[in-house]
Amino acid sequence: MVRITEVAQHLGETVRLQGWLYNKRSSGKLQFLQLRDGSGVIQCVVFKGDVPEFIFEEAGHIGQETSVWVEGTIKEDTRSALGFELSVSQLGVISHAYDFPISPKEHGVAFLMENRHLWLRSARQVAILKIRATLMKAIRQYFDDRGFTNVDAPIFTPNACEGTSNLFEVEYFEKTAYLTQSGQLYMEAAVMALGKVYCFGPVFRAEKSKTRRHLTEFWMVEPEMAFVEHEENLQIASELIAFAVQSVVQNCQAELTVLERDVAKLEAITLPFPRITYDEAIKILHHHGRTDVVWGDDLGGDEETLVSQAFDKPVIIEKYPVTLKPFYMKRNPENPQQVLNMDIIAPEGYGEIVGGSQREDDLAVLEGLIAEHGLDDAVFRWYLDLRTYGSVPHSGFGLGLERLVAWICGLHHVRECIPFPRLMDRLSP
RNA sequence: UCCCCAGUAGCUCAACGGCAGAGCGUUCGGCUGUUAACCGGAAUGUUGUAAGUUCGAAUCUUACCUGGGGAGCCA
Repeated sequence: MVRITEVAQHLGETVRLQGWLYNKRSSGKLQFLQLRDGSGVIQCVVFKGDVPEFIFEEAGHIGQETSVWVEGTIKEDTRSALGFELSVSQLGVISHAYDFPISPKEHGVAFLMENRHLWLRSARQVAILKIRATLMKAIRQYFDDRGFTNVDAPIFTPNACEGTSNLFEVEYFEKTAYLTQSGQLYMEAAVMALGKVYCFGPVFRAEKSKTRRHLTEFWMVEPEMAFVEHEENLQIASELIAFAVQSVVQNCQAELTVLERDVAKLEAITLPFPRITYDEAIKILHHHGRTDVVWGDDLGGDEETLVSQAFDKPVIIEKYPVTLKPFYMKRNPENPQQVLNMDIIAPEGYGEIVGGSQREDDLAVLEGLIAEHGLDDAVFRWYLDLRTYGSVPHSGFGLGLERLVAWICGLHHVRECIPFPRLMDRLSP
């Protein structure tokens, strides 16, 4: 059996293809069957004079998404979108499909989401899934090639990493457990064993957010590095993004074309990335008339977009006020009002894709911060152990996969960036 | 959680107080090169649910349900 991507190597040969009927047109004694097999789409031409009567008859009665096998000769033909087509000599139905609900016409979001399991078969969704897979592979390759060890963080956790309000509670025998919202604290433990680590898996946030940038279940890659301080942390995050984007540009030309993505904008994503401090971001906002934003305010979606519009690459915003960030971030020794953190904002209004920081590594300081934030000391005992036994400077960050996919694919909403999205009001299919 | 918008044929929508409609899809027929093909015939409805106003409600009012867009929060 031959896959559709490979047909160019079989020019003039008789081959057998298997797949699903994507669309069909006919013209008297000709039937044009668009066959897809997951690797591509090819036009199969059934000419009445070339096949037995019953095959021509059957070809005229198969519905969209019927699974079929076809045998025929691969021919070069410029009238076909692929440049090749299959001249059919034999055809058989594997399983009929009647009234497939998603026709090649426009549909509303609600209907498509309700039929997500079938929507995945469309050319756009196939392209997005392939780009997502390419990004995941590139991200893993980036870390694996640089001496990182992939370590898996637990999904059940006994407590909050960043806050208590946004966690999903689950019954855990006689106790309550929570679904993880970040693997970071566990990576901080693992990094003291392995030096450079990363985890890559789903995380869960019970935020009641209804925006184009939010999912309740999303995938995050979280590297953590020992002996790495703020400056290097920032460089690695930038390098990772540039590497992942260029990997898609090189390997996913066909998919980017299906999505009608402006590839020149992606090709321009090269190092170095622009870098500003939180203080400078506030100045940029004031310069654009947003005088309502004052120092100490967090930057929301609108503010991020406004700042990022000044640049055509991802922009790094660093050194936020301590009051805006979680307890574990290390303070800037040169200015205790600031933490050594960074957010990376994607261009074209896609928002924050990376958040990270150097971690506080001093036991006494960290104990003070936990108390200051009103957190339960006992819960963080094991985390404090990491500062008790051979603490070292270390840093890390988290990168949200779906937002990266949305930006690279040029999609309006993250719900198309994951096979089966979980949203505040949607748990199925 | 708050604010705004929308639910009519399988889908996308029209009808906006007076006969329930179109395109696509489906189905039947036509065409030897179609590119979301085209041409002709046919079938398809508890107008989201419940109540109210009215001679008369898809249309106006109220509540609820479902979905969409945005805010806050975040990756």
